Amino acid sequence: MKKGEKRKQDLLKIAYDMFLSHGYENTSVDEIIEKAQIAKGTYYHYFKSKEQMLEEVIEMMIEREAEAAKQIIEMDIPVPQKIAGILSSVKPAEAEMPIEDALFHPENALMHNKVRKKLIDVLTPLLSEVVREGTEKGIFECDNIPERVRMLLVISNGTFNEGTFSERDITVFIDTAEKILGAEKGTMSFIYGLIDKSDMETDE
Amino acid sequence: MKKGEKRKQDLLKIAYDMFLSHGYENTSVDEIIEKAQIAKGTYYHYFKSKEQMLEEVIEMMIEREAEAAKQIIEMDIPVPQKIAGILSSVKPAEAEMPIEDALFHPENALMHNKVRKKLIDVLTPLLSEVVREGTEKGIFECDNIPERVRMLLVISNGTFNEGTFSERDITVFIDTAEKILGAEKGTMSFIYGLIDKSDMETDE
Amino acid sequence: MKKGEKRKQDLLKIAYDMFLSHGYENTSVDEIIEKAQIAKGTYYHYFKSKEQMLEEVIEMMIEREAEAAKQIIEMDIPVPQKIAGILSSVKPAEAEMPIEDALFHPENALMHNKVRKKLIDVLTPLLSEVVREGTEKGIFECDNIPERVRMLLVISNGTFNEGTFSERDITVFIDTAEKILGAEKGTMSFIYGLIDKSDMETDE
Amino acid sequence: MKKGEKRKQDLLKIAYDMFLSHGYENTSVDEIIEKAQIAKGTYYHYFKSKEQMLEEVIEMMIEREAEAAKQIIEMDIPVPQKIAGILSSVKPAEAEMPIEDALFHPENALMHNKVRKKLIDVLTPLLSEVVREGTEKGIFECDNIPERVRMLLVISNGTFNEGTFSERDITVFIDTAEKILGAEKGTMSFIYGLIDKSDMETDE
DNA sequence: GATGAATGAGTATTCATTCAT
DNA sequence: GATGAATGAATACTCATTCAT
Repeated sequence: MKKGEKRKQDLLKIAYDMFLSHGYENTSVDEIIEKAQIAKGTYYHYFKSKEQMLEEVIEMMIEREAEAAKQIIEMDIPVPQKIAGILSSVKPAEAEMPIEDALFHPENALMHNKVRKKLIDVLTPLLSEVVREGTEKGIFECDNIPERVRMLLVISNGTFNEGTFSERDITVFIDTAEKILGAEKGTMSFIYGLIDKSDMETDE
Repeated sequence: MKKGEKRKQDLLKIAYDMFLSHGYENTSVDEIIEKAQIAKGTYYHYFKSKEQMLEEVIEMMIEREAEAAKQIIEMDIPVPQKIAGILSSVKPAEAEMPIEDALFHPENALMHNKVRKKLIDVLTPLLSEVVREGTEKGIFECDNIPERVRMLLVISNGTFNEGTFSERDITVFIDTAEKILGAEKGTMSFIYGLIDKSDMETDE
Repeated sequence: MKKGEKRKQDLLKIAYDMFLSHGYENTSVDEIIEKAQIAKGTYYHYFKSKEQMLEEVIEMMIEREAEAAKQIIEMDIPVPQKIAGILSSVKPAEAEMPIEDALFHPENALMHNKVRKKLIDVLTPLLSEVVREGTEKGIFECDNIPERVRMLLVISNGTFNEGTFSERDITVFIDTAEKILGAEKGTMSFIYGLIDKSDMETDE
Repeated sequence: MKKGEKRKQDLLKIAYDMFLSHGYENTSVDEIIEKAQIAKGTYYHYFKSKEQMLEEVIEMMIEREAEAAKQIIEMDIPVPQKIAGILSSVKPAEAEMPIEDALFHPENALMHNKVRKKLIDVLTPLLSEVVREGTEKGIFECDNIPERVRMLLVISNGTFNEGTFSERDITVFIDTAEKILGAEKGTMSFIYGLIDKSDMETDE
């Protein structure tokens, strides 16, 4: 890695944190270079514009998520577990929560949207492969796999990533997932234990 | 309606158009008052801030959509038709497309997100009522109706409102909808004819 | 005159001085507002852009010059004197010299050029009228008056407004002017006394 | 010519083109080195500053023009033809027009002015020599030759180099030229055929 | 109710130049 | 000779908001 490349990565990491915690629009180039302790010119030496930097930051995030998904796929675990693992990677991992939480603040709408869309695009083929594996093993029975997978990702994202959700949401999600993939009832129920319930509403 | 109230409504309508066509962030107060032919002071006489105006604009949009949904509910048509009608109101009606199209440009992310979320919140109870009616008539068979309904809205929005979709997406959507609500196969297949296929990819 | 109009005139006057003494490109908006003791926003309340302000400043200069020329035309003096008077208004009046001098620094090229061109365009018809008066009185004898007048203005400007000139330049200019207009030798020789010789090189 | 010298000439040529087509002020060092495929440091190895480079570019242009003038002088053609040839070299040759055209855009004011002034300074003695040759042959009859010559150059430049001109402008120019140099009527009328009339307005 | 002059902190971006390697 | 990372002052312009009239 060249000298300049290293610094660029550092800059991306700094911006990544700042974009997440304050939103892209609310993070000024001045603030970034101040935190990075570099000159204005240095910033523009590495990035053509602030927007181009955003693209690179997003790419970086997507790559991370995709990488995690690929690792799950290669693990020696039952197919349903793989699916659950990847589905939960659409939503921020528990560990990262504090920072990623910012992704749902309205000020992050732009970045949030871009990431969500791209992430679904990237994960769909990976997850489809897993589902196909499942159909071969007789665990699932369905056609139009990529469309079904995309739908699962959309549901997972739309249900668990936007504000709060209830225990019933999980139950319904599991039921729906099984039906969408043509699995036997109960196949995916273990998912219940995986959901980060810190965001969950308690029934009143 | 008082004279002042009338003017406020006009302002909201103007802002609504501008927010949609250029995005909230890219529409300045200056541009709004220029189009409305009023003075700066007048604007701030009616709205505490630009953000407050956004809230009112969004409220206005939601009310419209909710109103449309209520009318559908009261129509004398089969339950599945009602559901399809409301589901398709999550997505812009064909007629409005040109203007609402702007809703999916990244620059509208903020407004788009706010509207989407609120709309789902507003439509969920309305649609739930319809579904319950369906269960009583034996058309559907399911529990946790509000959660299931919300999931349908999330899917509909996530599938048909974000860029392009294919014929298979519709097929899978119909299949999933039937399963989520516990309907017999074919119950909802008429939906296929309702989808605005101008956004649809053709299979190659 | 409205309140705002007065302030705009003040701003133009301030900018006029600064553009002349430091050049348009070298005068920043910051410097202008600092000198005018107004806020950034106030500046842009009156002028759409810095360039638009330049246009207005130039217009202001042109109007001044044209006004002076018109006054000369209406004076009750011999025609040749009128011509000499207007010709010398292409070049800065002696009194204004210290400030206008800046017009010939390279940094003022842009403004200088714009002013020169427009001034010639504005003065040509005025001066043409005077020359026509002269032909009627038998002082001049020539056709294509506007073209000849423009040529005189071009010469006057090109000779006396760009750096230094010698006594001989004046002599030749007078001779040429007489010939261009078809005047008798000596008709215009009084011009010699009008030229501001502070810019004149001494013969060595 | 050393290797380094060659590269410098290439750089000058690239800059020359860029300055002409976009203006000196609007051409950044970054753009120059990008086009020249060299590094920042290399640029500053050859030129102390951007301004110094401009001087060298201008010098280059002047030398070209002067060289052309000298060749005309040494040609075996009548004196009036020589004069016409040199006069027309103050203005861009037809062939070069497309590129030099940029010289009259306001953004090029600085460079335009510098070139014009220097060119007149350089051509004055050359043309004066030719005129003196003419007086010896009895074609012209005048004193103060350098001043008269300079005036001709000023007129030629001011009339034909700044935007458009009409047929009458040419007629008047020829008449004036003859009178300035003390030539017989008709001596210079052949000039009419030399003017690039693509810039000429048509009489209506 | 209505006006519009005034504010000033904030923004992204440019660019000629330096210098250690 | 040649590189390109680093600099940082400078720039024009935006915009939501206030307030005296």
